Amino acid sequence: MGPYTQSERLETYRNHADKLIESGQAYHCFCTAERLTQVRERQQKMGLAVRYDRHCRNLTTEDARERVKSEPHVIRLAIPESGRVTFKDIIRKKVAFDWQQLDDQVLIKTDGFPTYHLANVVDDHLMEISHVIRGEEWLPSMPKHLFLYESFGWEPPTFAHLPLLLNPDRSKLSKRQGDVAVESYRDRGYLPAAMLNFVALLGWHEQGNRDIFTLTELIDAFEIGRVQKGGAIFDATKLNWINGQHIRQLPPDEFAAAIRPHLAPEWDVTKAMVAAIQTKVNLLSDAQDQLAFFFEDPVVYDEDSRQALSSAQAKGVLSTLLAGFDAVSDFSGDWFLGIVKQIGEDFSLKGRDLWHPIRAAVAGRVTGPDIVTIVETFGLEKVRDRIQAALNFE
RNA sequence: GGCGCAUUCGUCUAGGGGUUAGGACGCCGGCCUCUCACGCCGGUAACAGGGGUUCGAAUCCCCUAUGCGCUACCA
Repeated sequence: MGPYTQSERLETYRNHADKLIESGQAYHCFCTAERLTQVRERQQKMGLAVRYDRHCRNLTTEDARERVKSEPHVIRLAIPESGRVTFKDIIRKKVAFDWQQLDDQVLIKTDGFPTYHLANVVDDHLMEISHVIRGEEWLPSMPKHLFLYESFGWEPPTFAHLPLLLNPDRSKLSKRQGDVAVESYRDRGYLPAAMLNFVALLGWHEQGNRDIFTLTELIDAFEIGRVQKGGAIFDATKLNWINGQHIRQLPPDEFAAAIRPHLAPEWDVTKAMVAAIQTKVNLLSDAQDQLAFFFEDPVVYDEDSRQALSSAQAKGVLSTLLAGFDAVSDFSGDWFLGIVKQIGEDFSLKGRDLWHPIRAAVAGRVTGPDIVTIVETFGLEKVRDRIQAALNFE
């Protein structure tokens, strides 16, 4: 059994094609490319279905055998001339085609190589493939493949034709429009498990209401028969949310390891820092921005911080806070939290009015991890110096 | 052009004759709160259109529209 390399199996395909010729289900065709083009153009002009006109189908076997020796030729499938095929597909249930619509497909090309149709059926049978799961674009080829299985006297496998993934404009998802290469998603900080979770949901859903699945849960819950028939638009908005959900479910050390490749190599990231941002990132690559301020020295004020520092009460709050440092006996995050809250009461400030200037002074950001972690990471000196510096801002 | 497949909130979907058509993302509001998030609560929004069948259709049938696929000596 496989893997199979087509070029090494030319003999096999040829033999199988010959069997079909013996039984009259295939025939040699000597038509030139020019003639084929002519036929096609004529059919097009007359508004007919474009198909091989079966010119060589009625050649006598002896005649064909003789010409094969000296003339270039292909082998074509002798499709039934009338009737209707119906077949079952796990996803689409029942599908039907008229034989009349089908072409006498080339099985073996002039160069001796098989076409996909022959190779696919022969290989799958020899490899004892039980289920063929492929894209919807193969649905129109089903009758040919079935005819092949039947002609060889083989039991066809079970088929499932999956719906296509679509661009936001409903066109078939193309590799050119936006980058859909999985590597690019990994590089942008999507977890493989989240990716799988998202893609599985594009065209499939269990009866229940779950949207977040681990790989194991997914394997357990997935039923191919429940796959959707219509194509689904690949919209990464929900992917971001799913990724965030998976990130939050990660054990702390796994999360730390996962973001490491997305951070500046020289950063010495502590457990406390990592823990402080786990609920704040939807993409692993977000961690870089979230953590950056920890490693900026001296402090770099962002736009919001500048604004917060120039507010009316900022100076008052900060100088009071600075004064508080004179009496500190036992510096800690909780001490800091306590004194700020006290100042808040004294100034009748709370929420962002109180905290934005303080965060701006300490971290250069108005948002971010909890202040306790920040303050304890920086330590008394640095925090005090930064408050001092903020007082001189402007 | 011919043939095939498809069509439920903006998006992903649940739904198999009787439902106030459910969930999720997003968006909007609120709560929580040291900021931002997370979380929680609430709101917004859909059966493509038309004919049948039926006491009763999102569900079954037909037509139309739209989208997609195939129509190679490519896969």
